[in-house]
Amino acid sequence: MNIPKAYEPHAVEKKWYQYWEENNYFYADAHSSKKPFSIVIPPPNVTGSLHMGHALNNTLQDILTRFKRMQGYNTLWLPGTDHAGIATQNVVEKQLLQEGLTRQELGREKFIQKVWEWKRQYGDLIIEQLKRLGASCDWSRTRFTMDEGLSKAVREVFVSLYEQGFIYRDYYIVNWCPRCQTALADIEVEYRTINGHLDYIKYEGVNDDQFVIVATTRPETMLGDTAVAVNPDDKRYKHLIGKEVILPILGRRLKVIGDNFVEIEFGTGAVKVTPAHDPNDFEIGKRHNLQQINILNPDATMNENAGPYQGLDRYECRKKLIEDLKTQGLLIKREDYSYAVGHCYRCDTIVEPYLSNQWFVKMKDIAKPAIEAVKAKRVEFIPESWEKTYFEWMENIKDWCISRQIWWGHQIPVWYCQKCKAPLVERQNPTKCLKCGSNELTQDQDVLDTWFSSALWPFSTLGYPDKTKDLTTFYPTSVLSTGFDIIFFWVARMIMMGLKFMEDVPFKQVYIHALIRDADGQKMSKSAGNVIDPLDVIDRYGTDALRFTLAIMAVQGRDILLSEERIEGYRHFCNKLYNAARFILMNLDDYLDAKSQIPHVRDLSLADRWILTRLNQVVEQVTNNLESFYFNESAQILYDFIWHEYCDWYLELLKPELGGKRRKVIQDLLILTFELILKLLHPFMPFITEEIWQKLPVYREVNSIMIASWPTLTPNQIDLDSIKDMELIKEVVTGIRTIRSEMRIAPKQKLKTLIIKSTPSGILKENIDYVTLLTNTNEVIFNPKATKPDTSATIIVKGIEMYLPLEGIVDLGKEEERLSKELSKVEKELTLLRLKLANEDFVTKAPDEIVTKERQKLEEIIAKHDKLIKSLKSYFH
RNA sequence: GGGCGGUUAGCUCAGCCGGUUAGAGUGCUUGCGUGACAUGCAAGAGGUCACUGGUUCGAUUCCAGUACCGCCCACCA
Repeated sequence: MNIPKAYEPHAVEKKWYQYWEENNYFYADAHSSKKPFSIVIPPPNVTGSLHMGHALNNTLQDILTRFKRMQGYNTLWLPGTDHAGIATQNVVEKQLLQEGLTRQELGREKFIQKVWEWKRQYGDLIIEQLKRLGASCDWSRTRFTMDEGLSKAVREVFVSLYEQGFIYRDYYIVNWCPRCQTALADIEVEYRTINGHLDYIKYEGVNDDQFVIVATTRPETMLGDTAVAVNPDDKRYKHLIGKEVILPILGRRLKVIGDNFVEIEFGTGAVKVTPAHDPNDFEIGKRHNLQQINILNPDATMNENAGPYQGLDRYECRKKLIEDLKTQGLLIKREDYSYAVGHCYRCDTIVEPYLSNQWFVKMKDIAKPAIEAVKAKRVEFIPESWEKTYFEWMENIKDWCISRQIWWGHQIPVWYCQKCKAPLVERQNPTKCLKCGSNELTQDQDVLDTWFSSALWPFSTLGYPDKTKDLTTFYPTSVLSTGFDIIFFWVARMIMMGLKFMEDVPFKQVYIHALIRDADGQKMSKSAGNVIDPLDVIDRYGTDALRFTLAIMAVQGRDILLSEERIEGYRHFCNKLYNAARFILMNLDDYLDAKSQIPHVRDLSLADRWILTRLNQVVEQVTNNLESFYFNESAQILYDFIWHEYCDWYLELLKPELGGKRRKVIQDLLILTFELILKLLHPFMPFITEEIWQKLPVYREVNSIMIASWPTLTPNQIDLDSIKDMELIKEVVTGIRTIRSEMRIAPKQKLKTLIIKSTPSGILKENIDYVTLLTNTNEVIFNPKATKPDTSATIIVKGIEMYLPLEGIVDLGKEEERLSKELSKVEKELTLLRLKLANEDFVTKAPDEIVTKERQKLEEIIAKHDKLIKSLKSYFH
């Protein structure tokens, strides 16, 4: 057999992924009678390139999908991408800019054409990257949020929400990004603290003694002031309510009003009121019927209402204005002040509160059933603690601003009659006004928030609004896996829309995975550009190593700070597995059976019974942990078992037997056990397991491990005694090895004799060959009456005393030192145990089994202690 | 201002619905080219489980408080 010593992942990955696709193993049949298991992918942005967050989430989804598929479920993992309105428009705009063009110059229609071109060219990049990750998605069902079908779903939902009165249009103050030149929903604004100033500005009174001083972080907004507000209970200002002050620079007269919103303690206790540029002031303005003066152009330059500052950028204006106020002696004070400012989540520009016509969805009534569904556990959050976050937001939900002033997206399906101004909202594009019959209709220029279509994803992708077989088979989906950062954006909205339009929850379980952060603990985001490239990692370490690393680090409720050393470590694990396979395969050259036999119990050695028992335990643990989303646990259990039990002990123990009478039995067992291991590992490491499985001479009911059956328990193979017995063997071996190592006895040097002070029967005697094999010892003598030879080392394991005669090679000083160290450890333990058992309370109150256990422990330790003392004494005569 | 999470080996992190010899990877020390694997094998050093109290026979684990770190939400100009 000619197999390289080290595992080379890349050719293997390519080969098997192609094989899986060609054989349609990812395809889900909606007509299958098997129990369905379905997941819809959180659709990555078409602009996206696979980052670590994707890698993690999709690895976890693939683990679940492959696990369930092997368990025999009719498994659908539905993939797709999101058109990502603002993000994609930004990308294409940037590209245009390099050609010296703006989208305005190009015009709407041509620009959208450009975006589609871009999408066709680059939009599948992330899909290809997901394939490199090994994702077993049903690519025949790949969807895009602007597909014809999905657009139909969007249209249906918008129109029915409108018809039911849940959608309305309003002239309202919204978050406005001056760079993207669109409105943003509240949750699309990220607040960050910046260091700025708090400026104290004097507004002079009509009479000399009636001035007020206001404090502001955004002095330029004063140009839009239409009042000054004070708290009606504030004694300092009470007398001014109803009087007028003069707005500096512009000279506008402002009424002083009383409003409870104003905090007496903060600043000067007097607030400038700018209804057009501050959400609070907007509300105050409504209460007091104040004029709204817009001072900004959509790009945040100052408009004609800004008087002398017209045309300036908002920050130039601020600077100039402060200088002017200083000159006029109206800037009373300027202090350093840090405060939270909203930034656009797409381009990081500071947003402005801005008045404009926007479309909204009334959320309160839609949210109610969605809250109930989670309370009733029809949707289960994992970990459960995220429920609280969900409830918190849902119970305080505000109306959702769904219109965006961009071009890329689902254009709002509302037409306005140019004659009578009536709006038309129809499922089919209208051709004439229903009121006046005019055919001069213009469609609303805005498009819908990207998240509007995302909210429909679990059913729009399955064929809604048509009543498809896919929908009846796969909806509700089984699991949704995502990061907590989009619980509000996406998860909550899907639950609401699913309940409203499908009358059922969109998924039964939501697994909220950890967030992978960068070195500074900042989250990696699509726009911030601080992403680490998983493809680079795949190139260097292989997909399986990356997947296994992510799985073993996927602890519930804690963020992941990924380190490269860690990945390297798990690449070693791939290599270990690969080499175990090489070892097994090179001993199967003469193996001819088409189907390996499970050997009869009487043919099994202790090691065989032990490994079968352990394997059964591992099957149970891995299965249970995967069912409960404990990815790290199941991965860790597999790692420890395969490396430190199967390879370190089992394979080593059976080596000599491969040349003996039991060769056939051992071969059967190797195939049986190793196939089981490969199956358990397959969801985590799909490529290497397929590669090995295809080489292993197993009996194949199917042609790929990915559709082979998931292991189940074989109770008649379980022999719990074998575990205890193997423990003894391992401890004896380790004890002798420790002495060998400390005495600097070369591995090649054979030990002559081991004297064991016990009866020549029992487990140790029956399996003494294991000990001689692993410790390179020639002969063992069992003698209950043995006395310690002068030049020898002592080993005490579970009450059994052993001597290792070491004439000529022993360093007695070292042995004495070793025994003394052990003695002091034992003495410490002894003291603690005695104290514990002397405690009346412990003996009476602790459970009996614990007390018994401690008593047994004490006995053992006393025996060991005595033996150690005796042994040590032998050095002093 | 509310809410949540973290603090365990030099580093990156598991674990603990109370009783274990507190683990892994990596790094470190020592020995070893051993017929699967040097991406390895064997042995070892390294931890008052952040601090202070409480509950308990018993706390790294449960509770409270403190300190530091981080996240989310919130209209304080």
